[in-house]
Order: sequence, then structure tokens, then C-alpha cells
Amino acid sequence: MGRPKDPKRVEARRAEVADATLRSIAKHGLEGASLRTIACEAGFTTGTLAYYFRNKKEILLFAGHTVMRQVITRIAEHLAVCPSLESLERALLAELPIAEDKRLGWQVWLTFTAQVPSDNDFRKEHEERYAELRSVVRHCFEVEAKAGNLAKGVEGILEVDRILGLFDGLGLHALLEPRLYPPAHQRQLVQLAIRKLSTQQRNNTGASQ
Amino acid sequence: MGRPKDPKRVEARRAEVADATLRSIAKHGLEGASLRTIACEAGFTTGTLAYYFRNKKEILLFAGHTVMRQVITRIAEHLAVCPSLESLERALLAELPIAEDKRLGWQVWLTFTAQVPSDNDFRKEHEERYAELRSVVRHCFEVEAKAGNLAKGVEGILEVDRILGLFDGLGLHALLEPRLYPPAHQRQLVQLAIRKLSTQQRNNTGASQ
DNA sequence: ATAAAAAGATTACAACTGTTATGATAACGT
DNA sequence: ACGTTATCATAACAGTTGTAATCTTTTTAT
Repeated sequence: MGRPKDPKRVEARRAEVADATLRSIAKHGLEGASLRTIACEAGFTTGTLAYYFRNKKEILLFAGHTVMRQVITRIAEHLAVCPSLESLERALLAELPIAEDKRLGWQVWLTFTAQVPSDNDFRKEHEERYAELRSVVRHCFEVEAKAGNLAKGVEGILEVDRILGLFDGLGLHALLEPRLYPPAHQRQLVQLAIRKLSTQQRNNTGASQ
Repeated sequence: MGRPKDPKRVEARRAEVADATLRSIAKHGLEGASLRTIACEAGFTTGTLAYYFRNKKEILLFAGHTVMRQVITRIAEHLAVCPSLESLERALLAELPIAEDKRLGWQVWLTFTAQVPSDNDFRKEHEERYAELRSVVRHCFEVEAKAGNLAKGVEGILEVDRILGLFDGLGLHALLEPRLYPPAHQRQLVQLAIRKLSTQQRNNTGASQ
């Protein structure tokens, strides 16, 4: 008798398809990511895709989900060991569109984000991921507030939105015009924004990595 | 003899098509904006579009161009009469995704922005518009700096990127999750970010409009 | 070894896409 | 009034899309 669906293999194949989807989007945008190009990129045919996914949208949602989840997981792990503003700084710096793989991540983030206003499934996915992200960062501020490490007049709840707003906006601009936002410039902007909130001022303008 | 192309009429028709394009995108995203739906939305047929535009991309670029140009023109006019941080604050507040028409503008901005990484024509358009925007805001900072109205330790060049990054990031988040970013919250964030830069602190948390 | 089910390829299909050729109409100058 | 040309609609084109039915090949349990 044939075995029941091997979950290991299914998971692996779905991951391969997701990866191929990301590569397709990175090359020619969402328009260039048809089922055929995705399948070709993965070394399969459309029939294989149909076997592991119900339809194209499920593929896109899965691909987007994995990308966002990986980013947030990395940030959360940084902040889990030590939920401080310093950790937050390091976590965000590591995700800026500097290295080529990070730039690719930002690009697919952008294309998926652009689907949110006109597609309820993408909207739901977005809301869930960002709820996680906000929760992690908010916890970070709460800990610092209790320790009395926040400068006078900084409202934690406000600052979460401000930092995340700046982070996404800066990342977006850096993705779109890398020449105007070289790595050092990106880092400097994030560092300045975070360090202004802390009582203990650090001065290193950051040549890490 | 038939008259030569009436530029007034041509301009008007192209504007109608651009408007119809924006409405189509607002309804079902870029995927839902085919030449037929655009034409139908404008009360025309595809033949009419072909008469006023060479191809679809030209339509999209024109539509995107007009939207961005209008936004930047409004901001520039605000800052032309009085290039101060206070004017900048008012100008940016007026463009936040609060009213429904502004939200629509942000949505098309997002869809066009998402094309930038994979399309050189969109990239060029984006670079030109943001060069204008940065120039206007930078001039605003220069004037304030000469007047000695900038708080200690604020580097104008850095702050331009920081304000614009925060503005786009915040606008994006507010567009995607309006319930988490009610009008007062959006305004508060922008106001706080700008007023921290000035020597003369104002305190109104903003109930304008 | 063999039956059975899973995994994947091939192919077909209907719908839709952007583009364009052609036809009809309306506006204008003479 | 006429002819010319701008304007716009109709319709056809070839290509692509997502989807799904069908067929072949592995893989596995007995």
C-alpha cells in the first residue's frame, strides 16, 4: 500500500515552491510570477504546483507568510534573550536592506504589502504578522520603562509606532534608491532614532559588520 | 480641413483615463486594472485608450505621474509661502491617509511604488518625484537652520530622510490598518517628530480639522 | 513481486490579456 | 456642401493566464 502523505516531503516541496515564487517575483515582479515561471524556477511543472497547492493565491500567500514569519522570528529571537532597546537596535539593523538577500526580502515584502488594500486574505495575513511584530517591540519598551531606562517624555506606546514606521519607511526608501541610502546612512538613521529614547546615551555611529 | 489635435481636449481625455485608472486600481488592485476595465470605468472602449496612449504602461505611468505630482505640488505650495517646520508639519498632516480621497491616493502610490524594483520606467519616475520632494523639504530645513531655529544636535540632511521615512512608513501603516491609526494618532506622531527638531516648542496635540 | 497510492508530467481548455486593423461618426476648414 | 481629419467603436488577433483532467512514473507496504 502507498504511504499516507509524507508530511516531511510535503513541507519540503511547499518550501521549494515558495522559494521559487520569491525568486520569480524578485526577477520580474508579481506580473512575471506566473504559475509556469514559478514551476520552471522550481524545476517542476504546473501540475506539481497543483498537487501541493489549491490555486495560485494559496502559493502567493504561503510564500509571503514564510518571508514575514522568518523576519519576525529573527527579531523576536534577538529580543527574547534580552528585551532592551540595544537589542532592538541590533535586531532592526540586521534586517535593513543592505545585503542582497535582505533587499530581496524587502522587495517581496513590498509586493505583498501592495496586495493588502485590495485583497482580504493578504490583509488578514498582514494584520496577523504585524500584530506579532508590534507585540514583541512593545514588550521591549515595557521592560525598559520599568527599569527606568526611558528618557523623559517618551511614551512607549507612541514610540513603538514611531520606530516601526520609521523602520518600514526607511527600509522602503533604501530599497528603492540604494544609492541615496548607503549602509552607513541607514544604520545611522535607525541608531539615532532609537538612542534618543534611552537615558544611557551611546555614541558609536556604527561600523558593525 | 480637419483641425490639428486640440491639445485641450487631448489633455482632458488623458486626465479622464488617468482618473479611471486610479479608480480601477482602488477597486481591485493593479490586477483588476485591465485596459477593458479602465476603458469601461472611463466610459470609453479600448480603442479610445489606444488613440490617446501608445500602450498600457504609458497609461499607468501617466496615472502614477499625475498622482505623485499633485501631492508634491500641494506640499511645495504650502512650503513656498513660508518654508518653516511649522508649514512642513501642516503640509504633511494634510496628506496623511485620513480622508477617503487621501487613502485612495496612498493606495495607488503603494501599487506604483511596488513596481519600482522590477521596472526601470517606474523607477525613473519614482526617483524624479522623490528628488523634488526631498529638495523642497531640504530647503525648508536650510532656512530654519540659518534662522537658528533648529534644536541642538539636529543635522538637517539626516532629518530630511528621517521625516520622509517616518512619513511614508506611518502613512503606509495607517493605510493598511486604519483602525490602529486613527486620525488623531497619525497627527500626533508626525507632530511629535517635527516639533522635537525645533527650538520653539509648541504643545497643541492637534485637533485641527 | 505486486498492488496501491502518491508524486509528478503532459496536455487541453476556456477566459482573459494587450495590441491593432478596420469601420463608423463627428467636427472642422474651405 | 464637400472633403478631410480627428475621434471613437467594433472586432479580430495571437499570446498568456489559471485551472483541471488525464496519463506516466515513483515510492511504499504487504
